[in-house]
Order: sequence, then structure tokens, then C-alpha cells
Amino acid sequence: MSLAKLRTHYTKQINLDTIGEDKVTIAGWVHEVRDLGGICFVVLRDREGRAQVTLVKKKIDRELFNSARKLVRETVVSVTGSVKGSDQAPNGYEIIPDTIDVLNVADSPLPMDTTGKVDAELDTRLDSRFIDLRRPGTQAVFKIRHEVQKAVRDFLTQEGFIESSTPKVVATATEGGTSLFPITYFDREAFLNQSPQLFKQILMSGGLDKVFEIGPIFRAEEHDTRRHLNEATSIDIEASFMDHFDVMEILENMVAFVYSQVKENAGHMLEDLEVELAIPKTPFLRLTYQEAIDIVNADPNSEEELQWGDDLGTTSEHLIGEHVFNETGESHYFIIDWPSEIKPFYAMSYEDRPEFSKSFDMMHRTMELSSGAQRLHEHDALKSRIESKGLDSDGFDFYLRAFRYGMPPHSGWGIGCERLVMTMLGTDNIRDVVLFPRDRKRLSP
RNA sequence: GUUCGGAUAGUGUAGUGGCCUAUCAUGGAGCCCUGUCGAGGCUCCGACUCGGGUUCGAAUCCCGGUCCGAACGCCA
Repeated sequence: MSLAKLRTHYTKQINLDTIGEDKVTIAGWVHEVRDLGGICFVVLRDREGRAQVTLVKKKIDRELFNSARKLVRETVVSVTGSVKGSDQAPNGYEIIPDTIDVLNVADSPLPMDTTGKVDAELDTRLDSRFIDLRRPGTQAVFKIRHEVQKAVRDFLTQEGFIESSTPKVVATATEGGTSLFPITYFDREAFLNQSPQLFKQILMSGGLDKVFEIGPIFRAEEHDTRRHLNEATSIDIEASFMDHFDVMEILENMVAFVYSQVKENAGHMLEDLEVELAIPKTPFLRLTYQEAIDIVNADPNSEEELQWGDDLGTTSEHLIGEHVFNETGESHYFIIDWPSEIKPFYAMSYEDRPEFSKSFDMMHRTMELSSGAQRLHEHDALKSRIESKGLDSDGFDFYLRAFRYGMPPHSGWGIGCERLVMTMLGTDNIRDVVLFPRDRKRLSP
């Protein structure tokens, strides 16, 4: 055997029809050892699945047999042997080993169980993410997250969007509203960016026409919920010569496409997670802000009386989400025509009714997923809007300049990648869908 | 940040003042076992978050710290 060849196949690639009873080399972790005395089964796990390595005491080298039954769980091994069909083996085959190379012995006891026999709390799992990821259910989440991001890229590329990357270290003055993390940039103060908003708008002036970005955003809010992170992944688009209704259509079609791609390409992972995926029907319901607050106020469970101009709290969001779900059977919907006052400075108002803004939120039954708007593209109007929000327009020079020399009308949105995955899979906690989440308390690992 | 709840072997748990040299499962060590697939059987190992207090007696009650969870707030 060539020592250089630690693996010839993933366990899933072993197929009796194509391989016959040839030799293979598989590599992975010792999932379990079942020693029955005269026969010993070693279950090897790799990314794609598991394979049973079978050792019959009387038929195999004594030393190999004894070392196999002493293998420590989660030890990394490479096994070379012949494939043998067997009705008694899982997947219909087993490996009769020639050699079992121990590549790295695992310590014992393990920080948590990997076999699904004993649960672990999220905090324990995050502390030992490297072990947690060895569990099929955890790994399935991140394989699905990959499918989600791939589907987003495929869809937006197909729609003519150009993938872009904008800086995460910024001088100052983003959108306001949320707090920023200050950092030291050589001898100057700088911040981690809260969103690519201002940069993707500058790209519209640059004529890239339609751009998207999938990247990290940072919020220094001291929130403490199951659906907030201080470092999140935002999927953002900006598109020229489109109004807010145009980009809403892109958004709902993208979400439906992502769901269908996950269903098509990650069926096994959905089964591992016991998720029955319902592809959202498009177009999504468009509820006006006024209709939304009417629903809350008419709801007997509502404890507050909302006035026009109030933002929607968590409880209201839930009431509206349940209402929509009961009426339509769908989890996704839009809330449109928000009061201009509670939307950011860059959102455009309707020309004929300035108190309403051309902005929207895209909601899931359980939480907000996305917000977007047609943007204000006239320099002077934008500048005075910044100032009327109490922000210092000098800090926005780098941004405002792009509006003076030919900025097309444009619209865009941002959707939280983690929330998209979380609502798709019905996970309880947003941290479940982030490899190494950053929240108010957690900075490591 | 507010309110409420919690912390017991590596992991997940039972245990509301003495019956606790603390339950069960998983795990680890060892022995038996030739078809397991959450293997099975037997033996052993391993824990009360920290500091203070009440009490004859505290895992259990009280105070404080630390850490964790949930709802809300803030926010996306």
C-alpha cells in the first residue's frame, strides 16, 4: 500500500456494483467499536457517512484484531481492505481490513457524545464545536447553509447581479440606529461596518447596475435573544433603475428558489434534521403597514394599542405572523408603505405622500428576515434627510459625493443569512446555524 | 438593560432539611460473548458552581459572586 494514499473513497462512494470486491482505503473517525468476542465491528465515520469494518477473530491476523478492539472512539484512522457484500451489514457491505492505520488517537473522555445517545446543551456544543460538528445533525445544518449560499449566488448571478466585496473596516458614519464596534486602525479610530449599505449604493453611481454581496456585518447592540448575533452574515443587493416593488419580486423569487434548491440538493440533510420543507408560494402577501397595525389592534391577545408611526415590537410581529399564517397558510409576507419617520435616511418617500416611505420588510412568521427600499438618489434631498435625522453630513462626504455626478434611481435590500437558514430549518436558536457565533457573551472559540 | 428561571460525574439527568458514603442513562477501565447495527451480561470508576450564613444536621433554606437559559427591550 502506498503510504501517500490515506483515502481512495468516501464511505458513500463505496458501491458494490461499481467497485465489486476490490480494495479500498477509507479514512475518518472511529465512531463506535462493538466487540462481540469472536467478531469485532469498527464503525468508521467520514463526512459522507459510515462504513462497517468487520474483523472475524479466526480469519484475521491476531495483532490486527486485538488492536482494532482497543481503538479509542473518535480516533482518526485510515483503513485499507476489501469490500464484501453482506446482507447483515449496514448499507449492504462491509470492509474486511488488511491494515488499520491509526493516524491520531483521541483523548478520553470526549467532551460530549457524538452518537446521539445523550443530548448536549447548546453552550456545551459551542464550547466543543469541533466535536459537535461530527454529529450528523449539526453537520447537516452547515451543509444546508452551503446550499443556501450557493443557491443565492446562482440565482442572483442568473438575474444579472455582480458579486462584490466592500470594506468591513470603515472610518465612521454609517446608517445610525445601531451601535458600532470601535477598533484601532493604525493610529486612528475606525469601526467594523454594520452593513454594506452605503458602499453598494456608491456602486450604483459606478454603473455596476446590479450588485450583490454575501458578507459579515457587525452590530454592537447588547441584545440578548435567540435571533440576534453581533456578527452576522448579510445577503445584500442593490439594483439600478428598479423601484422597491421590482426588488421585492427578486427577493421573493430568490427565497423560493433557495428553498427549492435545498429541497433538491440536500434531501438527506433535511431528513437527518427531520425537516419537512414547504417551498413558499410566490408572490408573497403584501400587507401595508396600516393593515399590519390594524391586525395587532384588532387582536384580542394584543396588550398594546398601536398608533400610526409606532414601530412593531416582537409581540406585534408574532401576532401579525400568526394572523397571516392562519389566513394564507404561508409563513412569508411583506409589510410595505412604512412611515418615513421610522425608516433610515436613505429610504425614499412616495412623491405624492411624503409621510409614507417606499420601503418594505420581508417577514417570516416568527421574525423579520429582510428590509429594503427604493433609495433616495438626489444629492440635496439626501443630504438634508441625513441632517434631519440628526446625523453629521460631513461624515457622509465619501458617500454623498457619489450622488452628485450621475446617480441613477435604485433600490435594494438586505436579508440575514442566518435568519433565512434558521427559519427554513425551524431551529430554536440562531447560534445553531453559525459555526462560531459571536454574541454578547461569546468571543471564543 | 428589565423580569423570571436555572447550575449535581466528561455528557444528559433524578433528588424540596436527616432515608444521600447522591438516582438513572451515556461514558471510561476490566472480564465474558462469532453478526452487532442505541449490541448484551457482570464488576469497578467518576459529580452536588464559588464564597458566606441559618441549622444539631444543607445538594436541598437565606445572602452575595460567577456562569447559563427564556421572554421583553434594543436591533436586522
